[in-house]
Amino acid sequence: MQPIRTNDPEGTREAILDAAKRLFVERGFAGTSMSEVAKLSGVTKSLIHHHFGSKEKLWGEVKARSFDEYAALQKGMLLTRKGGDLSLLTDSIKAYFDFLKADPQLVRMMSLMFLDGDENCPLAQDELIELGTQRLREAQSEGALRADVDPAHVIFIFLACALHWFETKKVFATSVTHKDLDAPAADDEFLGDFIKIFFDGVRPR
Amino acid sequence: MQPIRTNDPEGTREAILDAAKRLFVERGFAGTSMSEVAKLSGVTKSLIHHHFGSKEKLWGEVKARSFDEYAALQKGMLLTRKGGDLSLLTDSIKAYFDFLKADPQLVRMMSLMFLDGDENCPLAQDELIELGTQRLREAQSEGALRADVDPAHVIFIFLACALHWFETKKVFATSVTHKDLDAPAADDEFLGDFIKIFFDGVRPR
DNA sequence: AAAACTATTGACCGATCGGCCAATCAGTTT
DNA sequence: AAACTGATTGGCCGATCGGTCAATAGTTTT
Repeated sequence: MQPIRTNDPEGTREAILDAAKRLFVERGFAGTSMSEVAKLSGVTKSLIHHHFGSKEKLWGEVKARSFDEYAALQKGMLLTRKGGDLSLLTDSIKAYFDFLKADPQLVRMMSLMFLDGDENCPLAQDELIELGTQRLREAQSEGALRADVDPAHVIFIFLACALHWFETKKVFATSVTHKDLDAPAADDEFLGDFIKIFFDGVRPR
Repeated sequence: MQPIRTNDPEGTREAILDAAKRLFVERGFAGTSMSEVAKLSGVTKSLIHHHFGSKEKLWGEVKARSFDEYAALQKGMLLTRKGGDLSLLTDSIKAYFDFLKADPQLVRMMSLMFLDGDENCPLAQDELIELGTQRLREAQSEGALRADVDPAHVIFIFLACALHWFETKKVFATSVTHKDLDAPAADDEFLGDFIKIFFDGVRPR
């Protein structure tokens, strides 16, 4: 076959990145072959090497994209204006939770980055965490948040529960909640219970 | 070289399983080759196939072992006798937390099993969770635990925070807590804050 | 219009993959 | 003592791995 010009190399790059992300997320880095990425994206292996150089670099670009996506999400949550009233955080937390629910690929990608111990992964970014701790420190001095805990730990607890829920709910929901497996209601019920416990536990005393 | 009789096939099996566990945990299933397992365990590839049949079956045995280890741990925590006083749970929680801290391999193995969506992974075991929810339901009827939340969610929140802490603390601690990276004190400080928030949030009201 | 550039292909490379097989030898059974 | 069983080895297999390279053909630059 002759080489066909798409006249849209950027579009080709995107197609490759999409296919790579899907496969990497499903099967992991080592579990994915360049041939599979090539087949799924409809181009040849050689072209992928032309655009990205190596499998590792492709993986790096895929991770960087997912990181940007996640960073925007988390930043959005932590930036929300909450004047003295901590319960205003509820909406941002719900939004964050719903976003993770709607994007399972993102959740799996986070798990993979944690396993890699990637320095670029969200929790490792000072900027992302500092953002939230500053807000919470204000809340502490305003008396809206209990002052005897480290704000970073408060953020961590929420992030851990949200991420871990979507990482494991597939396997958790089947055994514990005896409702429908695919029930989206299960998500909301967990979020509700978490908010109850979290905000009561975090209240100044 | 002539085949050397160890006269201890069980010991050989163990050596293979240990090496396999170490490599699988470090690099994942697809990222580990049989040759590497063979080299690390000091036997030949062929012998591994003789004992375990295939790479998948070896992986299965490694997972099963880790599952048993973890199940015993979680069962131990959930079984602890707590007569009406919920705070007695603190000791079991600390023990569970310390155990995870002492066994990083186990934590990574859990992450891998979650990613696999393995049906055998602990959260999926009705027995393990039912055990805890029954206890917590007793606590609810005794008025020791708030009654407006699902006991399964209470357990989940604790497990999520403990597991996620050790999954991500390597990368989390470097950016947020400006103390020593290897500080074991960071673990205790997080556990302390978590217990404060968790038990206050979970108190009957 | 000639030259340079680049997106794209198919053929090919050595290395490594998981796995198989025959041979060897120690211990056990007959 | 002969036969059998099972632990262990090294050699080998076809398939696939990530990656390279020359060729081709549109596009842009000169």
